[in-house]
Amino acid sequence: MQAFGSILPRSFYSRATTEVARDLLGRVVVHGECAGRIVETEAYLGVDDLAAHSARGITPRTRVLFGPPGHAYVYFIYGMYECLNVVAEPDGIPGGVLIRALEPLAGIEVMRKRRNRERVLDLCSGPGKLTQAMGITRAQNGADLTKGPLRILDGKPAPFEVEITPRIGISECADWPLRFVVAGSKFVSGKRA
DNA sequence: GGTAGGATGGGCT
DNA sequence: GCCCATCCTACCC
Repeated sequence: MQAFGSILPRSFYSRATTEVARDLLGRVVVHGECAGRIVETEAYLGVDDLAAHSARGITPRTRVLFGPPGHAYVYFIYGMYECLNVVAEPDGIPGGVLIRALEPLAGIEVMRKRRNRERVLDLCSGPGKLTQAMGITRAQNGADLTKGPLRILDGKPAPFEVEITPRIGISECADWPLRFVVAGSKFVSGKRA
């Protein structure tokens, strides 16, 4: 994992959510022996963004989004899947970045077993898929991403173009340009072929 | 190649 | 009670 650089410091996350979402592209998520490079993110903004879980204020579930940056917010959706988010903004201000897709880099055999899928393109190409492949569950909700088995590394990304689009699968604020994609990546969500 | 619809359970109104 | 920041299978070109 050393090839992917050092752990991102808390100051990285203590910025505007859109900046963090854009800057997380190319970084490397590590959990145990598995690692993947982030190729797709979405920003969910504090209180005015009605698509964000934080829009209706602090509840037992959304508490983490209002806490210190650089922690994981993992929630359960559609009765079957978990989604991994990264808490942004300074402590006390809500903001989250949904990790939507990874390019698998390490632990690929483990990912195949967890996913029961062979093709590398089918392992982490969606928010529910990547948590399953990486072994991330609600047990990691609130985990500190600057230490511990679940962490995010600098990733030393080569230069790349960023594509910005509206977010996927929401109805409120559906036209806000808050989805960030590594242009041309084969590993983004929604690919079939 | 393509898409329609079912599975499934926690959180909030 | 109803809504979800989804994924997979079956089935149809």
